[in-house]
Amino acid sequence: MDRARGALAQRSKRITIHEVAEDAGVSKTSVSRYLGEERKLLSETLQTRIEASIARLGFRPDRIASSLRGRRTRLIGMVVADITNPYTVMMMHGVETACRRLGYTLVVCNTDRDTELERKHLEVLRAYSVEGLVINTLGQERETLQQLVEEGLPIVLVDRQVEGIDVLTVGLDNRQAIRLGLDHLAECGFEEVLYVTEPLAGISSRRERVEAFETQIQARSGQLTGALLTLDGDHQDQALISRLERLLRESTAPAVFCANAPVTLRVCQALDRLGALKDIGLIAIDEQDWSALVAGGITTLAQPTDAIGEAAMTALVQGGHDGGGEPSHRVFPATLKPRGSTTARAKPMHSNA
Amino acid sequence: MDRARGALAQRSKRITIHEVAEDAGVSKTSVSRYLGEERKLLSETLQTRIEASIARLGFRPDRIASSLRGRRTRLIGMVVADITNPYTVMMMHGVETACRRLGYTLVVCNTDRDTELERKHLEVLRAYSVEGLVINTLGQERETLQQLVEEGLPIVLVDRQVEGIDVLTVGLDNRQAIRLGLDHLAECGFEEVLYVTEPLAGISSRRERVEAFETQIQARSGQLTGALLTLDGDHQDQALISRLERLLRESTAPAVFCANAPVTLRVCQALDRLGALKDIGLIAIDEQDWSALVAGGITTLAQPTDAIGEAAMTALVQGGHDGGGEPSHRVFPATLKPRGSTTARAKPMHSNA
DNA sequence: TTGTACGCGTTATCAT
DNA sequence: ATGATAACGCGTACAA
Repeated sequence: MDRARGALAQRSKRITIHEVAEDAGVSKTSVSRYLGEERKLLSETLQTRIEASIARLGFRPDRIASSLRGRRTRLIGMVVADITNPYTVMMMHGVETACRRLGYTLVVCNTDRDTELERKHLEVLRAYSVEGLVINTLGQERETLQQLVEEGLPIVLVDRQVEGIDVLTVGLDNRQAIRLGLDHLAECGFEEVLYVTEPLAGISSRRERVEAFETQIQARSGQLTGALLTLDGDHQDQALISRLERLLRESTAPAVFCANAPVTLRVCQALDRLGALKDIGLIAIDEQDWSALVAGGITTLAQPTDAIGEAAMTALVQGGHDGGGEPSHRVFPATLKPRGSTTARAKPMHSNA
Repeated sequence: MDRARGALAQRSKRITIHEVAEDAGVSKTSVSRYLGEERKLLSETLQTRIEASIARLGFRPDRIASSLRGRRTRLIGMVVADITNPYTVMMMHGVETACRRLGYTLVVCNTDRDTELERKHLEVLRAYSVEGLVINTLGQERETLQQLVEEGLPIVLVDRQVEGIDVLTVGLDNRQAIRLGLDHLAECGFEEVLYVTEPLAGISSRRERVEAFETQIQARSGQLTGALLTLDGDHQDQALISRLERLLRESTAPAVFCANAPVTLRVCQALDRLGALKDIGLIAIDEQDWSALVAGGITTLAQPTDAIGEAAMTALVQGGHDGGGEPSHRVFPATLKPRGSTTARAKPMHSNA
């Protein structure tokens, strides 16, 4: 009967440190000290008495009150663009692990690729006084970010940086990843590479990858030719299907280079519809559960997602002021996982020509 | 220089409602009223003056302080067993959407299938005075849960219920799902069905599915024969491989029924190693990104994950006391997505025999 | 080593 | 319709 109706219950009556103090016959201060860093300042007697009272009353400190006065919330906010992306989930996992190790609680918000939602989430996290922010941004809320930075809130950007926002960044070494991929494709004897990406839309990692692709295709002009296809927002992918069809028809040793996991899925679906999953070279950034199961095994460039997530948290806590000046941009190398989609395909085609 | 070194910064100096009140020449009370539900009690004049001051000073209310006095945190805690499970992610998505609609912020904690971690997360969420809890439990922390229930904290269990804990539950209609699956397999002409599951370990949905499978295989004894395989913790799966090999050898129309997404992945990996992905019937609970791409398309029993997530939040907010008595256990039906792994396989085998 | 007293930013209560 | 003031539960100078 004492529950609120039609809405969630208020915080119920709690045991407070005041009551513990009374029960133990000590002052609030001593109880507070027992709970915090200064426990060693207390005498044995008090410690045991307090401990007993806490247990007897079932006291649990109130983090809310604690952070109001103590100004430490022990909360870290994380904003991710797309929680259905396996990269996001695995990277979150790394952040989470580091949080646990460091005694923080992680509040995760998903923007669902909606930039307006990104702004709202950032405001809410700010309102809860998170002590730091790990952001996988959509890149459109520069002003909101800038404001947060100016307030002195520690921020780390993951996978994507934003021009003009000077904060720590952690992500993949995109040039190295593309180079590794193209080297592999060349070695396997592929000749024509179609790079498929989602719209760049101010997302730095996508842009960096495309630029690296174009630059390095240039540098291999005797060996490889390249083309670019940008998928649009609606998931019709009719353009993708036609493009792949043409590639299959016109090239003697064609390959597709997928920019990330969502692209890989769409490319595979398109190839599947063409019945051509095994008729073309395929390499993709981002390892996924099912990479080994499709198209004779998809060759991938795996990101060290756990390391990236943990590095993000570490950077956040350390503040990254290693001597001052520019904030650091930490990158991690990709690892090539060769599978059938490249290794079992090119040479026969080569001998065909 | 004013930043903390070696640790995250303290909350920086904020604009408070006190300062806004001064700036606008009104009392704190009026500002607080302006911010809350009682805005309509204020005169036009005050409203515009306060609005102006808030904008000028860039004031943002402090949710921490607000919840200390107001006893409403607007926080919902969610504890999930495995964030790498696609079911979990999609269901989270539903919870999240509902939270947004209702004005709550979601704090997600992942237990990584570690029961000790589940306990710790629950304690932390309690310490932050979340107003409600959505839990995908491992089922081992009955006492912790019971304690939370007794404190009057609203709780909803998702996918799994715990014996003796009387709280709202939302999940799949497991009997219906199994029936739908077996009907389909029978229709397609399969004769022998191997049901593969992870260890039951007190997880109600797994148990319910197995029981439904066994019961319904009984009821179809002329048509189908069944067997059960429980995967163990280590991901060696040698036993699984041998079992599948034997099934392929001995049965004329064999099929595998996968209990959930993680099982499906392991079964596919095992079949892939046997080079038999297309030589056996395959049906799985849980739709995944790649369901259509593997084994000629895996037939799935899709859960309405968004609806389940939203129902969980709705139940939480409404309190679910629809007349008193037992708390409700709401179930949602699965949807059959027939694909090649069943439709393109059985009949030819049938004619073989 | 221990206790007293005040403040964190807000909302609830009571008064006007 | 508006304001003054006391809490909320805890941390922390400062005093003892």
